[in-house]
Amino acid sequence: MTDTHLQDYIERIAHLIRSETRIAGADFDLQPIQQSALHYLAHANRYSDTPQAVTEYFGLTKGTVSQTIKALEAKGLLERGADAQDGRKVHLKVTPAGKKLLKKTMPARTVTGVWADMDEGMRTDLLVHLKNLLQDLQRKNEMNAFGVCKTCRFNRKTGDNRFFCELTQEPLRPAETELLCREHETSTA
Amino acid sequence: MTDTHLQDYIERIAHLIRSETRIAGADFDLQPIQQSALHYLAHANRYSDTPQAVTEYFGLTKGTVSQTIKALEAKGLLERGADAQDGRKVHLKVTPAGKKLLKKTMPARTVTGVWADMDEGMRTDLLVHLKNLLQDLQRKNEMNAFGVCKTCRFNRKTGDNRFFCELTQEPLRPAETELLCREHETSTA
DNA sequence: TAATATAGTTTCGAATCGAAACTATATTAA
DNA sequence: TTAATATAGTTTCGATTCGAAACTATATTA
Repeated sequence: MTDTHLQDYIERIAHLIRSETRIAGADFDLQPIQQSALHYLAHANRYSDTPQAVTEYFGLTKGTVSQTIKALEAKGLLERGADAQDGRKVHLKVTPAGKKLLKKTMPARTVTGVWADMDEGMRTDLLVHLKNLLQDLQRKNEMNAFGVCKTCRFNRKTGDNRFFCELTQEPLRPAETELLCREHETSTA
Repeated sequence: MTDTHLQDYIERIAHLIRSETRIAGADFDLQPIQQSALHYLAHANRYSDTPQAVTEYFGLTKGTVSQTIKALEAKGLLERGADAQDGRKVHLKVTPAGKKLLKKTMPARTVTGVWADMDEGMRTDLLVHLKNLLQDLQRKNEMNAFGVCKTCRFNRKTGDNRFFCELTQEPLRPAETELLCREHETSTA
């Protein structure tokens, strides 16, 4: 057992999932990376719903991401919004049509099947391991890890169901704290 | 935690590894899938060193694989051989140049790094989980799982360091039993 | 001997992706 | 208050990936 096995397994699993995703999306003219990006954007908070964040999340280049977003927008699954403070930034909102589509395509069918067949212990173990692996790789590549407020060191609870972000110095609605943030830093508490 | 997380982690990890693999191979004009195929063929036994086997191993189509092989052959990293019994089959041998190259590119650098940072328990846990996941997906897709003789139900030990395959009815050299086989079926012993 | 199955190649077109050049807005330094 | 630099994003380009389908050739089965 060596480190090539790790790379090998990941690659083969990814190929299988990708090939399924391709089939699942074919009925809706949705490519794998388009589905993934749409899925991400449906779960990203207001600091993280930009092309730049998508770029970081998937480790792609900004040119590639720009193409993907253009395609999704043309299909009416995504809408572009301006940023009030920064004229360079673009905010991407998934349209109702986009959300409807996501329900049909994500996750891939056999992933759901395999998941359903696992017992609870196996599920959490697997996710914990994958998460650690991802974070280790991201750390080595000096990338942001992304995460939700609950586990973030910048998150402060200011009352019953009221939260405040110490980084952006803004209050957050409870629902927002469930979304992914590119500025997330694990709390060391 | 839901099944979308699983798909999500796998995809992001795969993207990172792939992007590194691309960089590692750039110096040698080797694409990610070319590296992977070459690596596989360097570890495949004589029943599994064919284009068809590569197709199954990575879950690609035969047309795609044919392209990849052509490219590797043109670069002198792979050589084509005929099958003595079946005129349709092609056997693919990695050349010394190919083996030399593999040592330099596989596995990707940060994968090696992350692996080195893990303790032994973590390593085996992670690999076991990934292997299970892969096999579950393969079972659901009615694909061959690939594996080495040691864990195969067709493998019979016929003496000191002597082995025999009950499926192909052929004796196997000890070194061969360490290679990957597309006909592998887990022994239920 | 004919029909079918399997192994592999070729051709085609769509999509992926990175690299590099480019525009526009922000931030920092002089 | 400019000028320089950094950041966000788009566009263009070309190489590669990939699947689908048509094709050739050999094996197997009827």
